[in-house]
Amino acid sequence: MPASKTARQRAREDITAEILAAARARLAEAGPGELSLRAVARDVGMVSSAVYRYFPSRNELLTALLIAAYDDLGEAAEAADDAVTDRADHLGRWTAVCDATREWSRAHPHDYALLYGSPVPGYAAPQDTVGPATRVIVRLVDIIVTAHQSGAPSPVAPATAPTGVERTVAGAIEFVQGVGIPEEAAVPEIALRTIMAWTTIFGTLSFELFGHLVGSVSDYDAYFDQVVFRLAADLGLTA
Amino acid sequence: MPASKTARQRAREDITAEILAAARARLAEAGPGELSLRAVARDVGMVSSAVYRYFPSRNELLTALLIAAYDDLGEAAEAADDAVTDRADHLGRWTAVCDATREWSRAHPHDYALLYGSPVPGYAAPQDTVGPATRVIVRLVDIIVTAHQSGAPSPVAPATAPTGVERTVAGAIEFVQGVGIPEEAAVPEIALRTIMAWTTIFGTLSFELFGHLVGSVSDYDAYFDQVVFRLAADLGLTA
DNA sequence: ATAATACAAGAGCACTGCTCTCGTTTGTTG
DNA sequence: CAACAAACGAGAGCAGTGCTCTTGTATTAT
Repeated sequence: MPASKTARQRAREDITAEILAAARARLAEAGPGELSLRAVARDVGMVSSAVYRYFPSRNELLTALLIAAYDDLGEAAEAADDAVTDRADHLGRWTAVCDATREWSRAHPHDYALLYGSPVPGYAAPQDTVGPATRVIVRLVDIIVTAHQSGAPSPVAPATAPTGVERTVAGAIEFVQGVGIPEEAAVPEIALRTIMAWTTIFGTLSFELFGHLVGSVSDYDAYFDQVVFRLAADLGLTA
Repeated sequence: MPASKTARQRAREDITAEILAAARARLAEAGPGELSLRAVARDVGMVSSAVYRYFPSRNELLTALLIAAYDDLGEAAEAADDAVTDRADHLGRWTAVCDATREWSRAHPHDYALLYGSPVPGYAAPQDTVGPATRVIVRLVDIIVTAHQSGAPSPVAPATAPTGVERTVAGAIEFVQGVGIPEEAAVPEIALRTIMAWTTIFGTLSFELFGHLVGSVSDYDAYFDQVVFRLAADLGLTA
């Protein structure tokens, strides 16, 4: 009977969530590699071996944290986009998503490091994580595609650029066509600039959060604004 | 007598280097957080406590590794730049440094993660590391400044961009002026685009090495070429 | 009611960073 | 040259880690 769960099932879900929450809290005080399963167990009032009833290993716990964090970030980005009432204001949507991404990252630096920092050694993110992981870029792609369908000018490659752009971003083109983007909208130069912009956004956040911009950038808020604006401009999005 | 070192001093330097080498080798099989001081000690035929005669803590060892890796990368980048015979070929120099950076990163992914991945928790990189850490960006800045002094067109901000660019990159402007760049060459828009390009390069490498481009980019070599070329173009560097 | 299963607890293993103590070696000074 | 101080390597030990195995109990299904 799937309608009424047994007491044990409910308890299991509750405790699983409780462990996850405790682990996420612990993550804020240490890195993924330092996440102590025993400490998490203590926080929820269990002995360490009992946690293994819920997560077969520390890596499985990390995977669950990874998915939760990706979803949290994706939700924040999507909510920010959805909050833009003028759906034709592509630059506004772009800025909203970028700003929300940065806000979330600054509010959850340890989750950010888990997602976009060094991968935990000896741990390969399983397939379950790719869905949640793509939510931000999917939304960014949607904004860009919509803008160009509405007449935004396509970026042009530098005259002397190497040939064969479409070959380098074949995966991305295939992806957007898979979600129903018409073939003529899948312009390689747009795809390339989109991936570049996406990379720059997260590169900027990594540099900011990991301290590589100390001494170069004086006002992180204003700097990010400038970057986001130029990325949009490079993509043909204007106010 | 500083000329002839005592046997103990020489031994100390040798053993210190030996420990460092062993640690670096170990780093290739685990992450910074998993670097086992005991394992390193075993590799050099010591007992763990003896290592503490040379490095007061595991973090100090990490710092030494950090500096060594930064210097290694910086040296590779500088050598690639120096190898460009036509010093007026600014795009060639730019490409050489970027390519060398990527080559080094792909050859030393664990060192790269140490430098540009998540910072090791509870560990703040000391001041000693900032010098070696800036070698790549210093060389990139040199190329860009030289190019613009030779007449490369300065990038222009989008018409509707937020004002106050110079305020966001004040640190960078101050820095280039400190190394003898004349005031008129310290154009804020150039500085901003330089930091953006720098961020994009390492953002691209992080995304590539950490697996975030899987599915989007089909040919990493060719993609990086395209990115580097566009970054140069955005900065006014042309063939 | 009985049998199967899930569970929490504890002991234990091999490992970690780090500290302390112990003799020994090396370098400096009188 | 002798005496002292500093540096050194080795070992034991502490508190912590991930994880496994066993044991007794509570819950579920038959």
